[in-house]
Amino acid sequence: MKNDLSYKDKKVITIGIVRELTGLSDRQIRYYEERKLIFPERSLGGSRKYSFSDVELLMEIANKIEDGIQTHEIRKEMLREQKKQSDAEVKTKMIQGQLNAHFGMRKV
Amino acid sequence: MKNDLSYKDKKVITIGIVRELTGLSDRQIRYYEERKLIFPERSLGGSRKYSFSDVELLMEIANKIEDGIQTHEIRKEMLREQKKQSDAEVKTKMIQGQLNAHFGMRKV
DNA sequence: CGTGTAAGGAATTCTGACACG
DNA sequence: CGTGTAAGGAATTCTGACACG
Repeated sequence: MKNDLSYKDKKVITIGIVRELTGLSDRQIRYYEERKLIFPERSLGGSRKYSFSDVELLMEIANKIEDGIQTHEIRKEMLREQKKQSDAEVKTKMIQGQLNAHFGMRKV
Repeated sequence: MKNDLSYKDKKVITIGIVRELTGLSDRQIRYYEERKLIFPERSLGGSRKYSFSDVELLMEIANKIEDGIQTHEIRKEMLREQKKQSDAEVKTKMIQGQLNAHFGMRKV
């Protein structure tokens, strides 16, 4: 069930390419990182590396900012999303556990 | 039916990352290009850009070279592959055309 | 608050060539 | 043939700061 992160989530794109792909400036891209909206990895030399998912997220962020939403708000939205996700996973596991308790170790 | 090239085929990876991903040296990667086994795109500044498909192909090439196959041979193999592909497509289209001739413009 | 910019330095990439074998 | 390497230059990226508003 655990899908090994595929192409979409691999951090392999340098900031110059992200600039081309999104149309954003480096300044903007780095600023959104400073505001904790995006989390690139780093190469040994210190260059930022992004995934395709990051690229898509950046475009969503840019849209929201154009709509006048502040980075602080966007961050709160994203945290709420993550909490929802996490809660859902917990719930899934609980149900899974109850099923196991009732029906034993069979795969459900 | 024509799938817009997805993440896997987008040329967005610089040679340094390809080096990390494949374990090959830049010299090797550039040499395989010189031998027409791989075809990166270029950024405006002239830097090479590869896709995930390219990365996989590079690893296949590296394996064959380890097995003692020469780049020239590998190239011929690849061309044969492509011809097969192309022939299959032509055949598909011919059959498609015959079906259309018999059954009219309905989508098959 | 979000973004542009000039500044200086460090890491990255490029090409053409020589070397070995 | 396939690959390593030193060479010199150009493009890329990084950080911290000042500016505007």
